[in-house]
Amino acid sequence: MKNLVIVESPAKAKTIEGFLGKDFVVKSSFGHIRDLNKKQLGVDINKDFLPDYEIPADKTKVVADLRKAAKEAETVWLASDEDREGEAISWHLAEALNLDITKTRRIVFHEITKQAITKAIESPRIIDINLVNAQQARRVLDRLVGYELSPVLWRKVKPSLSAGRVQSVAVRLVVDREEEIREFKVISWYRVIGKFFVNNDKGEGILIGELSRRFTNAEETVAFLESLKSASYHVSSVEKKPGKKSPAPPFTTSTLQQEAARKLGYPVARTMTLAQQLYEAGYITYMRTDSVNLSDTAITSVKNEIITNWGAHYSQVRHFTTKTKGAQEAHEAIRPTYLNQQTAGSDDGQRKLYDLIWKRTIASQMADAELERTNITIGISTTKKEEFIARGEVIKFDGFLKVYAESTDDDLSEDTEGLLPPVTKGEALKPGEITATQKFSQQPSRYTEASLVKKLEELGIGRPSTYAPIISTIQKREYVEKGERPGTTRQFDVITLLNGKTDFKIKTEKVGVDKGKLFPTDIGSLVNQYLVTNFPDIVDYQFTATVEKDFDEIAEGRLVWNKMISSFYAPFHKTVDKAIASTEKVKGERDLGIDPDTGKRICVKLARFGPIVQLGETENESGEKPRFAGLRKGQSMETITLNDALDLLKFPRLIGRYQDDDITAAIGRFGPYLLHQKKFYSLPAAIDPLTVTEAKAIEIMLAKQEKDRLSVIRTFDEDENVIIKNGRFGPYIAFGKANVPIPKKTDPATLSLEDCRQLSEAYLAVKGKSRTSKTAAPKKEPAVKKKAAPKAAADSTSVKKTTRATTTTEAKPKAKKASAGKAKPKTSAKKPKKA
DNA sequence: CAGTGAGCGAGCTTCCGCTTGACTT
Repeated sequence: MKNLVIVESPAKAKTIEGFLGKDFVVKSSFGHIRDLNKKQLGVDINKDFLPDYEIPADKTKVVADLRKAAKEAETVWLASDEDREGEAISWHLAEALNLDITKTRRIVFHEITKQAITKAIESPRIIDINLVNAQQARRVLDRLVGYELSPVLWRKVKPSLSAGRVQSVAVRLVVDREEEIREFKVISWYRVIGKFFVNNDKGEGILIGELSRRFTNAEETVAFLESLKSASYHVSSVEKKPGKKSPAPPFTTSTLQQEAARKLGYPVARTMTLAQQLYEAGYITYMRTDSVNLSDTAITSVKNEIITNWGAHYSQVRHFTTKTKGAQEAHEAIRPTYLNQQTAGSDDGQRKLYDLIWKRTIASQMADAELERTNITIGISTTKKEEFIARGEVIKFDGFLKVYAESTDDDLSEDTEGLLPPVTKGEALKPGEITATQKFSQQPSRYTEASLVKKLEELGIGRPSTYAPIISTIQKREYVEKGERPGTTRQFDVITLLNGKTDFKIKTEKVGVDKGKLFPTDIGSLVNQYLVTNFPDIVDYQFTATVEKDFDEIAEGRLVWNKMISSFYAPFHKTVDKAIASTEKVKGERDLGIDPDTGKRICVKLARFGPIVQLGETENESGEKPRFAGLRKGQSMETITLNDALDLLKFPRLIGRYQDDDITAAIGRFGPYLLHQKKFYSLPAAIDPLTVTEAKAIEIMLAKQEKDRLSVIRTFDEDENVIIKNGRFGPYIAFGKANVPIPKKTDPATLSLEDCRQLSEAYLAVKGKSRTSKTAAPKKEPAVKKKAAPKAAADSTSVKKTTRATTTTEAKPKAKKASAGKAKPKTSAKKPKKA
C-alpha cells in the first residue's frame, strides 16, 4: 500500500476512495480517537495543565486498525475537517499512530469532488499546532468547568447533577424566560377597525381600515365611537409602493432543525436522525454544518433545475455568506446531492424532510418575489386628528415564493392583507360596522427545542454536532421538560357602531395555552439560581463568546494556550473552593403561610425525592413530626400557593366504603390513585381526587377489575402464581412478579403449566445474564446479584481487547453504559441489608 | 408502580465535540 488517507466519516471515505485510484486506501477515524481520561480530572493542574489523553474503549478497534494500515503505508495523509476540532483529530492521529511528522501530510478540501481532492493532494501542509492548541484549550477549559462545577452541585443540591459551559447557559435561557413570563405585566388597548363600502364606476368592494389611534380605556373608546355617529368618510389618499422579498439561504443544521420543527413538527433529535439516514443513503450533503455556502457545481445544477421547471426569469444565482462568527467553510450547506431528484427517502419522515431541503435549496437560487403595497387613508369628516388606514399587499411576481416560504416562530397573522378595491382620491365611502376590540400585549413565548437552538447559535454557544445532544441533555438531567399549560380564559370588550347605534359586549377568549414548549423544572430553577449567584461569570451569556476570542488568539499564535487556561483557572478554582466552604445546602425553601386549622407553618422545599410541602417544623419541643406531601405534576415550587398546599395535605382522604372496607384516595409518584383492599386503582386525569365520589370510585374499581379479568387467557389450579395474560404487547406469562413474553408462533391458550415454567425460567436466565435487570433478579440475595452482573459483562468484553504497548494509556472497556446508567436507582434496594 | 421527606458516610455521579452503530422498547 502506497498511500493511506484518513478522513473523519466513513461515508466520506467511501466517496473519496472512488476518486483516488489504486494507490490510495481511504479509512475513517469516526471522529475523535482520543479524549481526556474520563475517570479523573484528566488535566494535571501542577504541570501547566498537561492533558492526560487516552483512547476510549469504543475507539480501540478503530485505532488498532488504523495503526496497522499506517504501518503498511508509505505516506499517510490526514484529511480531517478544516477546523479546530479537525486539526486536533489529525494531531491525535499522528500521536496515536506514531507517525513521523516529516512524512505525514495534512490536507483539506472544501468539497467532495475529484477535482478538489486531487488539488488538495497536490498541496499538502503540516499540522497547524496553533490550531491544535486552541482545541486543547477549548477541551481543557470545558473539562475544568464541568468537572469542578458538577461536584459542587452534588454537595450542595443533589447527587449526579451536572453543569457545564454550554448546558448551564441553555438551562439559564429557559429559566430566565419563565421568569420574564411570570413578571410580565399585561397592558391592554382598544383597536378600532372600520368597514367601508366602495361603489364607483369600477365596481363594488369593501375596504377594511384600522384607526390611526389606539385608545387606552373603554370610556375614551365609547366617546370616540359616539362622535362618529354623524360622520361621513372619504378617500383622502392612495399610495402605492413596490416591495420585494428575498429567499432565505440554504439550510444549516440549526435552520433545518427550526424549519423542520415549525413546518413538520419534528423534535430536533428526529430531524437529525432522518437527516443522517438521508445522508447515508447519499441523498443529501452532510447534515452537521454551519455553512450556507453552496458549491459551484451545486449552484449550476440548481439553476438548471429552476430553468427547466419554471423558466429563466425565475432563476437568480446567489452566493450566501455565513454570518455565524467562527464558522468554517469546511462544509457546504445542507442540500440535495442531486438537485434533479425531487423526492427521496424510504419512509414518510425522510421524504418530508428531503422535500423541505430540496425546496429550500431551490428557492435560495430563485428570483425575488415582487410585491405592490397599497395604503389607502380614509378621512373622517368629524375629526382631523384621526383617520382610518387600509393596507393591501399584492404579489406581482411570485419568484421564490412559488416553491418555498420560510416560517416564523410567532405566527401573528391576524389580518390577511390582500387585494384592495380600486378607489380614487376624494371618493366618498359608506361606512359599515366600526368595531373597537380590546387587545392585550402578549407575554414572551417559551422556547421550543428549535427556538432554543436558534438562540444558542446566536450566542455562539454549541456547535452543529452538539445542538441536538444539548437539548436532550438538559431534559435528561431533568433541568427542563417539555410541558403544557392549559391556559386561562380572559374577558375582553367589544364595542361596535352600526347604523348610528353603539353596542357594548363582553366576550371571553382562551389565552396562554402552551404545548410542547420547554419549561424549567424545580431542580433546573434551583441549580440555575445557585450557579447565577455563585458562578456568575461561567453562566454569563457572553462567557463562550469571550473565551472564543482567546481561542482565536491561540489559533493565530498570539497567545499560549496553557497561559490562557491558567489565568482562567486561578480565579475560577478559588470561587469553587469558596462556594464549597461558604454556601449552605440548597433547598429552595419558601414559606407559604399558616395552616388555618393547626396554626402551624406551611412551606415548600426540595427534599430527597423531589419538591414537597411541609406542615409544621422538622424539629420542635413536643417531638411532633411534620406532615409532608409531594407536589403534583405541573405544580412548581415557585408558583405553588397556600391553597394548593392545603389541598395536597388533605391526602390520603376517605372516599367511602365498599365490601366493608375503606376506599381512600391518595397521590403517589405516578399520580392520584384509589386504594381498596390493598389494591391500587389509578385515577384518570379527568377525575379530581379531591372531589371524587364513592359511586364514581366504585365504578372505576369495577371497570379495572373487569379489564383485568378480560385480559386473563388462562389460569392453573395447581399454581396460582402462573397466569397467561393478554397485554399491550401481546400475550405473556405473569410468572410471579415477572412478565415473560410468549413467542409469536405459539398459541398461548395451548401452553401447559410446565411449558410456562420452562419458558419463564429460560427467559429469566437469559435476561439476568444480559443486563442488570430490576425485574428479572429474584428478590433473594439482591446484593450478590446486582454486583455480579456488571462484572460478568465487563469480563466478557475485555477478552476481546487487544493489548498493546503504547505511549498513551488505553481505557479498559467497561460494562456497557446501558446497564450502568439507565436504571434509576431504587432507593429501597440501596439500603444495605444486614444478614 | 403507588415508601419516603433523616442519615452513618461506601462508592458513584460530571464536561464538550467529533463520528457511527449497538442497544432496548
